[in-house]
Amino acid sequence: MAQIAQVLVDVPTMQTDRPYSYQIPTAWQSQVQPGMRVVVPFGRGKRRVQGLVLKCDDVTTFDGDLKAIDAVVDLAPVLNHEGLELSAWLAQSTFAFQITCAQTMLPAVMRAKYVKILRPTATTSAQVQQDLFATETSVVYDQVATTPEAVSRLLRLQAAGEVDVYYQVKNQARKKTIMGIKATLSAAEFDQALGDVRKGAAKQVALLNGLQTLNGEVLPQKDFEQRFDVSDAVIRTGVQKGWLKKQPLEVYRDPYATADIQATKPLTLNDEQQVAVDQITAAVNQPATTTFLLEGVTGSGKTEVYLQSIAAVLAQGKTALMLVPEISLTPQMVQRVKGRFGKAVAVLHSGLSSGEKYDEWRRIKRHEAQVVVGARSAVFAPLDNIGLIIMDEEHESSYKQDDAPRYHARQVALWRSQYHHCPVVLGSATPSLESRARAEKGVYQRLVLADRVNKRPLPKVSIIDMKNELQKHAESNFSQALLVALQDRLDRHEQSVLMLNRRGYSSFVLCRDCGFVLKCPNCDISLTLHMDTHTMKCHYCGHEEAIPRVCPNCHSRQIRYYGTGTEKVEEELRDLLPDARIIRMDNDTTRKKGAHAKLLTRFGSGEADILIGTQMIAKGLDFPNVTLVGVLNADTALGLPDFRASERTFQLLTQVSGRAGRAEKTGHVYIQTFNPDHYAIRFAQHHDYEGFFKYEMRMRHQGGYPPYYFTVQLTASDLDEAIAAKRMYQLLQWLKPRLTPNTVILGPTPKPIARVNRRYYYQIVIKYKQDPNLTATLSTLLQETQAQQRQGLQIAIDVEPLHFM
DNA sequence: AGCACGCCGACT
DNA sequence: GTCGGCGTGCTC
Repeated sequence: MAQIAQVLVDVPTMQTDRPYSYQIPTAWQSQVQPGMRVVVPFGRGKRRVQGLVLKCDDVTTFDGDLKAIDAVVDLAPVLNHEGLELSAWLAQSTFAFQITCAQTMLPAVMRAKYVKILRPTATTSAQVQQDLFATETSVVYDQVATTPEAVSRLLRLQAAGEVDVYYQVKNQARKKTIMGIKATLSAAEFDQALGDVRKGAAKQVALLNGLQTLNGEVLPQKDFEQRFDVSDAVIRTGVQKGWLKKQPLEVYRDPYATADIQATKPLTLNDEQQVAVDQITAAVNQPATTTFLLEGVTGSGKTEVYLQSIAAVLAQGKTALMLVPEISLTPQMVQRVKGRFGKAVAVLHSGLSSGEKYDEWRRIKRHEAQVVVGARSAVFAPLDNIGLIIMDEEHESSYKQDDAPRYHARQVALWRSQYHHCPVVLGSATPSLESRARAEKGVYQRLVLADRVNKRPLPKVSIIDMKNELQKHAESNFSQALLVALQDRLDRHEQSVLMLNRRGYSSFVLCRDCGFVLKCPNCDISLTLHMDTHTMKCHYCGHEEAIPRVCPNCHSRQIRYYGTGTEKVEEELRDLLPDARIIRMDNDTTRKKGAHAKLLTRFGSGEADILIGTQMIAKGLDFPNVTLVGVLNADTALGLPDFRASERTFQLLTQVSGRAGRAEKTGHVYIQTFNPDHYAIRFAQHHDYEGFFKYEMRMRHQGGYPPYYFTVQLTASDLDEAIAAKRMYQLLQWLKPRLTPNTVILGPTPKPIARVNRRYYYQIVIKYKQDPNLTATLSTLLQETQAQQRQGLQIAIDVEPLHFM
């Protein structure tokens, strides 16, 4: 019987990341288990925080008085053995705190909320009682401590013992309930009651007869009312007469409950697909884990391979995890999986409310779902007995989390596959260089789907040199060739998709007299014009202000918006092709829940001729009537100071090209660019992944970049630019002697966007092939910089960053 | 984070 | 002399 629990405390900004020992009260000694959340007192005051039990035993290295656990939050562990091990590994491999990792793995509602509460004491004076509490017995600290004077007064009162401080740890997890009906009468009592009913009270008789069929079950009131045709009024009468009880009934919020999902049958596989499914399923029961790299051009039927592999795994009584990028987690996609596996599927994505996510999490935990489909964080889904992990579009950068813990879902998937001895399938038409290189070395096993289903040809790709176009018509977003093609599709009643590379391509306000550009007061970038809300917005910090009518600098009225956002493109297109029906899809039009799906459905049902959008339209959508794809600005990403710029451009172009001509009609792709001879664009034109891979690998080799080197990025930020820079130079001096001589340290350099949210950013990049000292050095750095956070300096450690800006 | 301890300047 | 500023250290 364990008496002492090792508890990880929920104070992530703390200097130390280690468990604390707590006494387990005798009454709970048989209940408390590792992986449960508890509430513990922490610190000198009366502070109470949530903690996670790591271990239960009878020993502690701490030689002082142990405090006791205050409350046990969970009846069963929220993290099992795997979850605890995984959180520890994640903390160590991403240089994050274990409690932060554990919180990332759990639904957001499980994070405790803390409320500081003031209560009167026995010695509270009438005056204080009056103006602090009035008639209440407690007040929330934040509501009364609004001014510095109020704060110091409260401190004095607390010291004098006139008010008592109390911390409430709130569990936000709420189970959704609906009202249920439960019969309370025995069979004999029913007959008695039926006899007592006044003549002509037909509804009461119906109610009693209905109740008799329940057999002690609790039925939702709504269902009961419908089935027996009784109203709430009659039910209330029944409650009064003691025939039945109303009782809350726990239900899951089902975000897809209303969608009528069509069952789908497995499709017939072609030879390549069959080979892939066979290989994957053969690896399921092997003691050694295999990682497959499934390379298949768009339209080659990767999804069908996933679905049939999952089916095989389910048939063995195991579970399956399928990861997709958030952006391609479309209703189309969800319906396809749900259509195949029905209720066994749980879906996790950012569009769900936190309550809905919690419900899906519980369904998985209780083994009510055997298949999980979800975006990045779904990799932590509490599945047991995993037989297969699939990661679609494995090259997508959204699999990497931008803030702590800065994990890549691929790494977590590989870790879990080791734990469960199950295969992983990494699927992509354009694998990341890292993964493709690993397949080359035999670390991953390569599976190739070279043919499109039904042997459809890939679309023809034309490259349009915008340098020539610009001379012909100034400042248009559309080349002549693209316009002609668009008009042609309109005439033939076929659809077109236009994509804008969002990066660096938004409308800003410029004064034509003095050249003044409206910038964010907090960040180092121009504000973006948003016509829908009629405001100027900062895309980095969210700052918002009115559109200026006169130039703030020279007071000229010649201030105009300029540049090419999706709105601007839409406007121009309406001018050029007044008859075209256009749908625009970008961050503004899809912000509302479900808007994304609605727009796609409208486009799919032929309500529009042209779909304009950013990157979000490049993925996953499959509309048979689309025969033209236009990329308005293929190369805005190429100019970025990031060695992955070519790779991203190639992937994006290849992907968006796949949107054209997926059905019987052949497609045509137009790529507008100022760099028509760039290799990323040329290889994309010829759908030549292999060519691109070989060429880009040479470039990476020459530059000493991944996959030939590993990288770690260190970023410092401070309100004062000089301090941020100075600290980075000190850090450089500190790092140098600690790392192996072969390790390259680049920087410090200011980040390309040097100021965000009033903070200045500087970075150091460490490149290495092998450095036995690195892990220890970075761990030390993490601990030491923690202490300096007080001074406002923040240092972030990012292992294998995907963005260098 | 949040609380206490402790060491310095400006007050009844 | 003390009240209160915030720099520093610790939390089982």
